[in-house]
Amino acid sequence: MLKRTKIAQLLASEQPIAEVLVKGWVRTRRDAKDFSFIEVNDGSGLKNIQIIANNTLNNYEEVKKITTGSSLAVKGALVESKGGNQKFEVVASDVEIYSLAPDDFPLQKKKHTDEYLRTIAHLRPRTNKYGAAFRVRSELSYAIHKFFNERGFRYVHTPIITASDCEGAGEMFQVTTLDINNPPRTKDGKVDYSQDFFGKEARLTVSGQLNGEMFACALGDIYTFGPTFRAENSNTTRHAAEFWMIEPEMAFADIHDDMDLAEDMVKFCIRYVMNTCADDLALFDKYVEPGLLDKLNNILNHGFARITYAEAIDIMQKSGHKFEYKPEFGIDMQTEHERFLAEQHFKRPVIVRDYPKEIKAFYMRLNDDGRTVAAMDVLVPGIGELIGGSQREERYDVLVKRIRENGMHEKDYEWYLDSRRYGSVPHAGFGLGFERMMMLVTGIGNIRDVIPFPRTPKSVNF
RNA sequence: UCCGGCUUAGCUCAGCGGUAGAGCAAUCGGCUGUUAACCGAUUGGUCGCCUGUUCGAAUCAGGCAGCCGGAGCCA
Repeated sequence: MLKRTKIAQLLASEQPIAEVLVKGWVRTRRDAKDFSFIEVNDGSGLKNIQIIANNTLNNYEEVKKITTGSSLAVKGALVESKGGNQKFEVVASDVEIYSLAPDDFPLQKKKHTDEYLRTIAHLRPRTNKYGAAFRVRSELSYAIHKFFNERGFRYVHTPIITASDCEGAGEMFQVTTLDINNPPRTKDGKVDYSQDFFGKEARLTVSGQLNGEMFACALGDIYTFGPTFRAENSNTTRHAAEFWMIEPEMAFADIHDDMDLAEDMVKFCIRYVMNTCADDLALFDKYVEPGLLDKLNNILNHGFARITYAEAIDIMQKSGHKFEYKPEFGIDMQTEHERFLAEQHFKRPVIVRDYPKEIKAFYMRLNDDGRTVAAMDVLVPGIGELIGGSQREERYDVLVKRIRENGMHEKDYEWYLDSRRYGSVPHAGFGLGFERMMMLVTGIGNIRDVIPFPRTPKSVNF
């Protein structure tokens, strides 16, 4: 029995092969005088293989009906192509048609807009651009695991359903089995969650960090990589309701170890994808973001700039640049500020650290100055905030004080506080939006186009 | 959520008060070792939805919805 060979493997062949079996989907068919050219793609790579289907095939009349989108199995010889655009092609000895696509197949042999392709997200991976994007997504995921695994980090599966709302940040999706049209009520008329599945209110996670910290304080270095949910009504090219987040956490580490890890990880992942997805990145460089490869090489070849928040404010104040929101110590950084620093001033990734405590989360470690915390954000040209992280507050008393300052209740964080009661250690970590790294690496400008089936406000299709 | 823009054939768009157009796709035919092939013909539309102005609305006004871009929130 002849086994199927993937097209990427055939095109990488050193020499012709007498008999091969190719399976895939038809991108286009062109008739010549006594034969037909069929371009087939099986998703193994960007490039198609050209099939020569001669009129001597016993089902040639059927072959001439093959349309874009049809599926085939082709047996034949891999030979050097007489045409100029490809090294090899397959001269078919047998063409088996699995299924002919009717003439309403939505993908035409032309460029479609991203907006249109989003309406057929179930078919768009069959296009060059989206096939490339999702191959890169797969390789980039693997790069993440490879990076952490090689450094001795353990992969921890933190829960997706949770009762705590982590940093109190962001709207959350509620998880319930109650009948929302007729929920049980307590005597005072409130919904009686004691009768809900978990016996209390439950939600989808916005971050695995607090759970991750517990495991870092046991296994040492850990990371999470999984889906995360935000019910924010955010309508931007950089936000989705469901996205994937990477959250490493290191015991016995400070803010500087954290920044080193972030920079190493970003560079490792970029380098990995440039090695494994060269064809796909070349397509993005040509059609999606001209200059992409130069940009990525620039990131690899330079250290990330590292400054404090106070220095960042100072740079902006002295820049003479006109900002809509005036840079002053104490303000939360606006998109325009982040873009200025990364794109205009440094022209490479910048890590800003030591933010005023008022604008950052309660768990970030208070610096000795008493007014800033050991938080760091990695700002990247074109993307903005790629990573947000911090050294965690390991001192029990300080942490409790910060919880109270933020109007939160320490009784909700008893299990979290245990890690500071029993063998507390300095530790640090960060969160990275996986889709944002996808956007950085591919040059694709909309988060909806780097997730297979995007979930955004008013949109849960497929 | 706020601000702005868009919504006309399968796709991309033009038309901007007088009753619907182009390119591409599709279909049919021709030509051809082609490269999103080429040439010719044909098919194809309650102009997002509702209300109003007008003799007459794709075109003007109001409302609604969806999409896109920017901002906020953040990853």
